[in-house]
Amino acid sequence: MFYITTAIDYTNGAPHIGHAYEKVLADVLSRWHRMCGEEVFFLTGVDQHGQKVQQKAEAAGMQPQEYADMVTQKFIALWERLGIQYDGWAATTDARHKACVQAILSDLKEKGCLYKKGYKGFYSIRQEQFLTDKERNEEGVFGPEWGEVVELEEENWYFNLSQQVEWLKNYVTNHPSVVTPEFRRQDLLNAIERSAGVDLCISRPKDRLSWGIPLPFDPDFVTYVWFDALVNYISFAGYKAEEGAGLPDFNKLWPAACEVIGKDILVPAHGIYWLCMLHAMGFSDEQMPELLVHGWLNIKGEKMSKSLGNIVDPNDLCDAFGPEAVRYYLVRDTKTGYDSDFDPERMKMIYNTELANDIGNLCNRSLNMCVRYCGGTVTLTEGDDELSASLRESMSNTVSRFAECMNAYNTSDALAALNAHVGLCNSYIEQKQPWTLAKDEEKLPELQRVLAHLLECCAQVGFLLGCVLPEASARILSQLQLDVAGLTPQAMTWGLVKNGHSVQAPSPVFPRILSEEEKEKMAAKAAKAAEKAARKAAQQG
RNA sequence: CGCGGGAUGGAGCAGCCAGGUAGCUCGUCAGGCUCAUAACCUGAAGGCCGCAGGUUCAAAUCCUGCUCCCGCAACCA
Repeated sequence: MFYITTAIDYTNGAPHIGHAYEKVLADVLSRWHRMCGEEVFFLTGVDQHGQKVQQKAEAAGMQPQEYADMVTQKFIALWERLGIQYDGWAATTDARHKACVQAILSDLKEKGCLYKKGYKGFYSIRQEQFLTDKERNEEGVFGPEWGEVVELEEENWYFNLSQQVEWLKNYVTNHPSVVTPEFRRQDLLNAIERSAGVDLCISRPKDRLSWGIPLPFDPDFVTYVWFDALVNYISFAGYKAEEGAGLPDFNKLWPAACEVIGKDILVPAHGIYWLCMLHAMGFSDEQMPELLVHGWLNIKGEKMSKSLGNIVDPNDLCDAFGPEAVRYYLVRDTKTGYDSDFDPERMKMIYNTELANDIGNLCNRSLNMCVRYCGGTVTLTEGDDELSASLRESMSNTVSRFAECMNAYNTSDALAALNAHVGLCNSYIEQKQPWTLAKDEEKLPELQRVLAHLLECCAQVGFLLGCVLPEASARILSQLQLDVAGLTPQAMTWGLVKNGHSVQAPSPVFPRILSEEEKEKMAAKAAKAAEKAARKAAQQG
C-alpha cells in the first residue's frame, strides 16, 4: 500500500500556483504507483480552523464555517480541473476528524503527556504563539515579524514535547529516509538541537479563539491549529474511527509512505511536532511516516507575494495552456525538493518543444506514415538491423530510468529520460527515411519494421506519460488503438503492438501554442525557405 | 565579521563533494529532409566558468581574500 498525503491547505485565501504544485506532484507520484499496480491511497484536503480563518470570516461578515466552505470550494474546483485524483478528502471541520482529535487528546492526557500550567508572558497575535526570550532580537525586544505583541496571563494546556525530543533526535539521525531530500534532514537535525527543552502549548482559551476543536476534558479551550491539522493524516486514514464511518482501514494504510509538504512547514510542525505527537501516542519507529519536502516557486526570480502582486492563479494558466500543460511544466521544470523559477514564457517553450514538437509530433508522424504507407496495419516481419536494435535497447533503458527516477520522486529527470528517447526516435526516422523505403517494393519488410518500432515506442512512451498527463496519454493510446488496462511499467516488454494491429489516422495531441507574432515569424521563415528551394530548383532545372 | 543560497557562451541551468579536452535545453546562423503540429535531423558560431591571489604537472572544480545578486518582516506552499 502506498499511502501518500499532501499538506492540507489553509482556507484563508484562494489557491495559487504553489498550492497547485504540491498537489500535482503528489498526484503524479500517486498515479505512478497506481500504474505500477500498487494499491494507493491519496489524501489531500483543507485546514479550516484557526484564528486567521476566524478573522477573515469576520472581515467578510460571514460565519467561520461559511467562509471556510467558500474557500474550500475554490480548492476543490481547482483540483478537479487539474485532474488531481485523490481518494480521501481531509477537511478539519469534519465531525469524524474532530472526534479523532479529541480521542487523541484524551489518550495523551491519560498517558500523562499533557498538563495545565499558568503562564504569564508575551504573545504574538499574528503568529498565534507565545514568545520566549529566544524570540527577542539583539535590542532585546520582539521584532516587527511578530506583529502586535501583548502580555497575557492565562492558563493553558501543554504537550510534553521536551520529553520526546531525545527520541526524535535519535530517530532522525538513524533513519535517513525520514526526510527527503537529505539536506532538509540536516536542517531538521539543527532545528531539533535548538528546540530542546520547550513544551508545546496546544490550547487556546475559547474567549480568545472560538473557531477550533474544543478540548474534550476542558471545554474552556480549543485545540491549537497545528495539533488539530497534523492529525488529519491519521484521522482520515481511519485512526480510531467508528465502524461505518466511511473511512479506510487504518492498519492497511499506515504508516504513510510519503507525506508531501513545503519547506516552510518541515520545521517545527512536521519534523518535530508531528513525529513527537505520533511517538507520544505510542507509534513505534517502524510506524513513522516519511516526509517529502518540496521547495518554493519563485516568480520570474522574485519571491511570490501578495504585496508584490505577482501571485499566479493556476486557473489563468489552465485557461491559457490547458491543465495538462500546467501539470507537465510543474513537475518537469522543478527539481523535486529545490526552489524553482516560474515563468509563463518558459512554460510555453517547454510545452511547444517537448510536448508538441517532440512527443506529439513523433506520434503524429509515425501514425500518419503507417496509415499512408501501410494502410494503417502493422506487420511484424523477419529480420533486424543495428539501428532498430539500439532503438529497442534505448526504449528498455528509458523505461528503467523513468521508473528509477519516479521512485526517487525525481519527476523532472524521469521526463527528461522520456524526452531523450523521443529524440532518438526522431533521429531514427531521419536515418531510416520511411518515405524513401515506401517507394521501393522490395524495401517493404524494412519499412514495416521501422514503422512497427516507431509505433511501439509511441505506445510505451504514451503509456508512461499517463502518470503525468492522463488525458494526453489516453488520447495517444486511443489513436494507437491500444488498450493497456492492467499493464505495469515493470511488466512492459517490447511487443505492445502486435502483428496485424491496425491504427487510426492521427490528429495532434498537443497543438502548438503560438501568439500571432510568433505565427508571423514562422510564416516569414517558411517563406524564406520556400524561396530558397525554388531558387535551387530553378538552378538545377 | 548575523545565517544561508547564488555568480558558467544571448536566456535558463548541469558540472564542483571524489582536480585532467566545459555539457544540456532554448535562442541565433548554415545545411539536410519532406512522413509530420511551418514540425524533424545534422552541423556551426558564441564562454579567458564574478574578480584577485595561492596549492598543483594540471583548477569551473581545492584553499584564501574581495565584489555583486537573492532569501532570511508580512501576505505566503
